Amino acid sequence: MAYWLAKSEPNVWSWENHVKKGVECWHSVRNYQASNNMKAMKLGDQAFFYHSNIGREIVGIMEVVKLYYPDHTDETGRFGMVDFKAIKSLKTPVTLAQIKAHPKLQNMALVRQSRLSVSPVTADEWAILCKLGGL
DNA sequence: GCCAACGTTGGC
DNA sequence: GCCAACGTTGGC
Repeated sequence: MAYWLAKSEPNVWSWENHVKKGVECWHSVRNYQASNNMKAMKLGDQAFFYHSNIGREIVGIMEVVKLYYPDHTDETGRFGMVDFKAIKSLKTPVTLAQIKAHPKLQNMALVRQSRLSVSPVTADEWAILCKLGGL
């Protein structure tokens, strides 16, 4: 199983929204690298939900429940999306500041490529982040 | 196919 | 609100 991280601005779509809805499509990604990362996702893969801009912290864990398919909001037909199911909230959110301060998390795309909205997470990074999140 | 201009993301 | 980083567009 692979691990990922997906960003959303909470004033547009928050973790609270996602928990309430249960399953939601991750639409409106307009970046090939991010879109390709979603294309590589498999059913059962897990992803962190990160609040960008406001909050700047990892708040929850989701699971891929539908494989990559065309994004209906993309008129050009170039980009796709997956469906994520909300699984659980972190007991304590893990902030970007904590991640930047942790020596083993420096290689995360979140740190090195701040504009990438969907990025891979290694198993080691996943374990560290879960622990920091109180899970 | 290069590159300047421009637009967007997201941290600060 | 500013700006750095970076992706995209379009003229040549």
